[in-house]
Amino acid sequence: MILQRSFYEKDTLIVAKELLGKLLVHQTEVGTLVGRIVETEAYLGSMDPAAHSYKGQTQRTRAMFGSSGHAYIYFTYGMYYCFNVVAGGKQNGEGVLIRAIEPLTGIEQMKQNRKTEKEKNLTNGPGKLVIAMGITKDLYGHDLTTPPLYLDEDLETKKEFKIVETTRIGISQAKDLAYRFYIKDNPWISRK
DNA sequence: TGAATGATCAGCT
DNA sequence: GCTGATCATTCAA
Repeated sequence: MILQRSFYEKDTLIVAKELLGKLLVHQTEVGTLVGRIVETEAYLGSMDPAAHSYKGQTQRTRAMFGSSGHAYIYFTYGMYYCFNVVAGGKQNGEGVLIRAIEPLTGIEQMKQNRKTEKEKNLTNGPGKLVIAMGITKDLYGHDLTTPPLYLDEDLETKKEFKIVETTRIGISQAKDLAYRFYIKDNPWISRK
């Protein structure tokens, strides 16, 4: 069951929490890669000084101002891409950064993409999971309700888990806002 | 036209 | 814990 548009059109903070435990699926030429989302951060557009979209729409952030359920992918620190899901349903620049996933399918391919053998190190950070999943800037603005890249319900491992709410990582503005969410005691998160 | 600034990571110490 | 790598984007002039 691919997550539909309505899933993303709820309040962005709700979407950020509900994305935990969902599956990120990328169908590539070399096989299907799947990871379970274990860590997210919300960015609330004009409400949020730490958001790229805080000062209004620019060429770089235009996807964040499109309809919910699309991909906002950005290049940062001269080396890395990060992957976000547009959310909120208000088309005002809100989105959720996917910070860490748990590798489920295509782990060998992920190891090749990341050039490492250590599974714990494959996807425990926003820049890392983009490389492991084979996500590129070609998917900028992609509709995440359609293949080859989409989010899915996790039917098999419908476990109970507790959500930890805390402050975001790597920002200098609005450091005090608890807009970061992760699955308690999950070994695949980027940091405590 | 140019300078500052990152929603990061790996490798050291 | 600290630092260097490395460059697109943004904003000021």
